[in-house]
Formats: sequence, C-alpha cells, structure tokens
Amino acid sequence: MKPKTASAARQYPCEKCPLQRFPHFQVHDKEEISFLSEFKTGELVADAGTTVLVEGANSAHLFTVLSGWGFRYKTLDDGRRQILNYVLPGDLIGLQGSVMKEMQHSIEALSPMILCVFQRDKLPNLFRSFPNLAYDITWLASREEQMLDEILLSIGRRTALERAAYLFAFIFQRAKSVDMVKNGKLTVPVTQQHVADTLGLSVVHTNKTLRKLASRGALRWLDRGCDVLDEQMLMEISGWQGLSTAPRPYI
Amino acid sequence: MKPKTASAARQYPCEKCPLQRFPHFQVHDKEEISFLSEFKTGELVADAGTTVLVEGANSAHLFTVLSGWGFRYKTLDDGRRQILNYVLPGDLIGLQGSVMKEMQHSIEALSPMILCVFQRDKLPNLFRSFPNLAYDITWLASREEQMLDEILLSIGRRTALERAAYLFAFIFQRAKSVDMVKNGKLTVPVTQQHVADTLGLSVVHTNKTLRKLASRGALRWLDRGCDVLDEQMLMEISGWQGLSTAPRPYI
DNA sequence: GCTGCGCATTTAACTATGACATACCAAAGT
DNA sequence: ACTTTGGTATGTCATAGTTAAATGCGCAGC
Repeated sequence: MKPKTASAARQYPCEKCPLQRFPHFQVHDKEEISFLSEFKTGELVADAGTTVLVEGANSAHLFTVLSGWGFRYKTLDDGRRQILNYVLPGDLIGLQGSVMKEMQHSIEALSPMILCVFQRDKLPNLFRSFPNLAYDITWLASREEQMLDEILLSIGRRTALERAAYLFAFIFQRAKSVDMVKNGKLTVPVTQQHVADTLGLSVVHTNKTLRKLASRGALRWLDRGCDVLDEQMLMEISGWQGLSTAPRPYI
Repeated sequence: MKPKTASAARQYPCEKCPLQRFPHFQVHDKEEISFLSEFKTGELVADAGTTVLVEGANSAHLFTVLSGWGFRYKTLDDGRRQILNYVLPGDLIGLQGSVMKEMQHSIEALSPMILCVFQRDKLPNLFRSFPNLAYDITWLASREEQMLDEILLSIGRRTALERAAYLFAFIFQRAKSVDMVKNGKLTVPVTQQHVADTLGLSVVHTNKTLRKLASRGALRWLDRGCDVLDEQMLMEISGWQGLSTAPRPYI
C-alpha cells in the first residue's frame, strides 16, 4: 500500500486545469496561472486504497486534488483510527506538513485519485510574489479549520443518528459543488468501517444507525458505498444549515 | 455578557509586546514591528465570562491574545455546546471570520483577558508587503488545524479517561510555553461543565472521570478549576507524545 | 467449481455513559 | 444572618454503544 511516485508528466496543464470548469471555483489570472505552472512539479495518480501521505513523514510536496475521493485520518498506537475529514476535488492537502515540517495525519485514497503536486520549497516564493495566492492558501487553511470545527461539534455533541445525517449531508454538499451529484443522488465510495471511524462509533452501532437512515429513505446502502438520496431530510435530522455556495479559491 | 469595546489606548506598544519575553515566540524585525504597530488598532480587555467573539457575527477585527484564558466553542440550536479548543497567550483568534467573512464559532473569556486588536481590512496589505508575516499567519492557521485534528482524534476514539488525561496534558504544555506553570504545577480556571463540554461527555460522567485522575495524583480539583500535577502521567494515560517546543510565530 | 476473504448484518451480553435525584459547600446576593 | 445559586460529589437506574460471535453473500484467487 504505497503511493505511486509523482510523475513530472502532465495530463493537465494549469491552463487547462479540470477544476476550472466548475463555477464553484474562482478564476486565476494569467500571471498566477503562469506561476502555478512552475510551482507544479507534476501529478500523482493514486489507486484506491493507497496511502497518499503518511503521518510522521516529512513530505516535500503539497497537493491539490483534481479528481477522486480520499480521507484524512489519525491513529492511536493501538490501531484505533479517527477519520478527520474527506478529501474532494479542489482540496489542498499537505499544507500542515509544508508549513509545520511534519505531517501528523495520513491521507488515503478511497477511489482512484489524481493530484496536482506542488513543491514545498517554492512556497516562500509564492508568498513573496503572489499575495493573492498566499491569501487563497490562508483561506483554504481557514476553511479546513472551519470544517473541523463542525465535525468536532458533531462527534462531541450530536447523537449517533444526527452524526450520520450530518456526515452525509456534508459530503453531499461538497460533492455537489464538484458535479458529482447525478439526478439528485450521490454515490459515496465508503465502507461502514470508514463511516464508523468518522463518527467515532463501532461498526455494529454504525450499521444500526445507517439502517435507521435507510428506513427513512435518506440513503441506501450498497456494497462498499451508499447512495445519498435526501439531502434535505439529512439536514433536518442533524439540524445543520449547510455550506456556503459562494465561489471559492483553490490553487 | 457583552465584550467591552476595543480601546485605542495601548498598554502594550508592539515594541514592548508582552509575548516577546517568552523564548517560545520567534522574533520580529523592526519593519515588521512597525507595520504591526499600524495594523494594531487597539486593545480589548475582557472580563471573565464575557463573550469576546460571537458566532454569526461579522467581525471587523482579528486578535492576538496577550494574556489570560479563553475558549472557542460552537453550539447546536438546542443549546448543546462543544468547546473546540482553549485560547492562550500568543494565539491568533478571529482569522476565520476575517478570511471567510463570518465567524462560525464564539470565544468566551475564562479569566480576565487582554487582546491585541488588528483591523481585518489591512490584512491584504499585510499579505502584499510582509510575506513573512503572511506565512506566519498561515502557520498559525495550520497549527490550529493540527490541534483540532488531535482533539477530534481524542473525542472520537479515546476513552473518557484518556480524553481527560490528554486534555490536561495538552493544556499544561501550552501553558508551560507561556510561563504559566509554577513549581511544576498549573492552575486551570475551568469548571467541570467546561471540561464536560470539551470532552463530549455529561458533567456527571466527567466528575467520575476526573475523580479517577485525582485518585492517581495526576491532578487536584479546586473550586472552579484544578491543579495539573503530573504531566508525565497524563501523557502516559492518554498515549500522547506532546507538542513541539520549537520557537513559533505569532503576530 | 471450490475456497477463502472482506464486508454487511444480526444477536446477545456487557460496559460506558446519560439522566435523574440528592446532599453538601462556598460564595454571592439580599 | 439568612437565602439563593453555582458547583462538586455520589448513588441508582436506563440507554446508547461496544464487544464477541455467528451467518450470509459476493467476489477474487486458485
């Protein structure tokens, strides 16, 4: 379970970044794109199940997700795992390791992923020459913090049913903004163990909880994944108001 | 319970910032201090119990904590509260609201606090003219994210005893770096309701858990607060390796 | 075609935690 | 000086959630 080496080959030049086709993402100007093209050292293609970033590693790169699903997680010495967040196209990953010198979480691919690879030691250059991009990076860090705040609220204070409902409403809205929802329905490539590790519950209890959501028609479990069917019901069960749909930065 | 208005009066000019006396904080050069002096619009003095920042508010400021204790929290509509993190001297607060336009958490003072007030609309200036300070801000955002990751791991996967042990070891180490630990002991100004809201537990169960830690000599409960007595035991119980002691940025 | 594995699902027993109630104490308010 | 309030502590019972074990199914490997 080891990540493929980043390749210098480019399926996607920055000028034709696949994220640009989503109205959810703000636009970069020519100079920024030119700089990003140099900042980018290549692309990483990761198979489902591979570990993209390893806790404790001193990574020389940070990455933007171009396609696919992944998750961020931390583990305790005895193997207990907490999934911190899910990773979707447009997300910047590895910033903590770049800015703070050591990754304290890992990232694993849930589906085949393509990631844009940036070189950490060019980050100070970016901050000097492109304050707007630096501001975008700070925006991305603040956004991750804001998501973590709501996730921590959920795990700490919501009931199991509310937690599950919030999780799928949250994933649904993030996926919607990158056009993954088809006909009002989203397929999420996770097992119930993933869901359990995200909600802070056992697999058995998670199964019971997901059955409750299914019986209400909010979602349907498949093998190794589920269809999210009713965003509104999930928001209502969890008492969550949703994410902003305003266009947002990416790099 | 409303915050006192920020005063333009300065107990602490940036040249004589009280945080500078701690070796834990990196040093700013003269130009940076000069800019920060203009970026700073005043100081906020908050009494214990006051709400420094309110969820939903559109704050025009961000703040550095100069002294005192506080906490960041989110609430659900029915009043359930999750304390996300504690706030200590050197912490930057309000960045989410500054960068993302709306605070989605609140901050309350646990003790009298003094905060340095910065003006949000000068942030782009800072990013343009002082990339090193901008980088420091990104560092601070990443650090908060990293702390949230560990807290979420704790709430999601640690037992009640491990959570409490981790919390006090974590608070102890943060306080140690700003010289709040005297004779190997730290007094933390929290009630058991605060601890319960941090650990995702009820007050009753928190009391039982804290009694276990007390019976092992790791801490001693006072009225409205506790003494943290044995950092090493707490780290051992929680299986936590501790924080970096490397000098860190602040603004 | 058979076997083994991963995953989903279920059940039963058990434990951690919550809810509720009560008692006590110190400090603030009257 | 007395009362009220907030906070700590403890006991009991109920429930959410965990653990262990079992079963079934689909798919990959042989």
